[in-house]
Amino acid sequence: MPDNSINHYHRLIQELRARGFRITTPRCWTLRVLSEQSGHMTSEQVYQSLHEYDIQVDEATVYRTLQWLADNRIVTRTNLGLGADVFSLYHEPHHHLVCLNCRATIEIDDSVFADLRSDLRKAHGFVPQMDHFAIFGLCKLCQSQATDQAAD
Amino acid sequence: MPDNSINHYHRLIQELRARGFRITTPRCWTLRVLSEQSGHMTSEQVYQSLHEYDIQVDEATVYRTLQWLADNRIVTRTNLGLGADVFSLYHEPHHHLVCLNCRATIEIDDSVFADLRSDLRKAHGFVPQMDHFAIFGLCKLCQSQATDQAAD
DNA sequence: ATAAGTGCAAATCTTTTGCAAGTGC
DNA sequence: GCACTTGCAAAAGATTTGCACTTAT
Repeated sequence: MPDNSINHYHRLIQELRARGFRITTPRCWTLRVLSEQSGHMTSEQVYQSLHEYDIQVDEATVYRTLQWLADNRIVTRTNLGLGADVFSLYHEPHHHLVCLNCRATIEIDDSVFADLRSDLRKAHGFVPQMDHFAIFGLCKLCQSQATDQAAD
Repeated sequence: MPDNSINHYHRLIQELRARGFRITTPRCWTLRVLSEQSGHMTSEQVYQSLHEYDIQVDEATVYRTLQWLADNRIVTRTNLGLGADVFSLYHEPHHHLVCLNCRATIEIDDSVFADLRSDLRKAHGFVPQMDHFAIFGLCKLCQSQATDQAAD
């Protein structure tokens, strides 16, 4: 486990303890595997990872743990249109471009939403909680393929 | 059925026929109920509406029909975070602000995404297909309630 | 006539839940 | 000790699918 992952993981545990939450095996290890994978995991994937560490945790418990972490804003839960929701640590907000054709996902910075955020607030008094967003469309490559096909 | 709904409905049928698709009872009536309801319907709601017209169509067929309409870009399919996906006619692109607290949804114009669209294209060569989008957050009212509670 | 669409029933997949037993503090 | 968590099994909800039958063209 890389140093920064370990540190991040320990910081999270401390934070939960400080907030008065109980530290249990499923919670510890769920956070561990999420810290290692900088990416996004389905509940199923978290479950598999735990078992690779020989940590026997029930699948329902993984769901409950992830849901609980999401409720406490430790992780985000996102529907990337891939069937199951994906979960990831909620540190720096970031978002995804998902190609409808090849399913590639491009990670993008939160800053692209700065203007949109202030527009929505001004126009509708609405404060978006865009922690983790998925935008569907066509990636560069798949666009050119589409163009090629049209030219046939 | 208001005139504009009827017209829109007939136009859609013509378009499908022109594209060489078969016009069947489930397709006709699904488009009819979607035309009447300017809003968004779950598959279940479409199913119920059909039965209110005494049109006996199987629930699986409603799913297949809606999926087919979505594949052919006649309707959009969106996950508003309410359990079931919602479907609506794909005429003018529009989007939704969904309040995480009270579940109110505010319909917003597509124009708010104009800048975002061009940014994403410039920065990542990505062309978003944001036909029908859901942004979660807190509405004006629920924000002030949250503030009130914090003040208690 | 025939390819496409539908009804029916059952399966699949994701997620949630009730309850008894276990565990952190 | 006691409230909070978990395991287990089962349910719930959304959506898909296999297959024989029907229908639009």
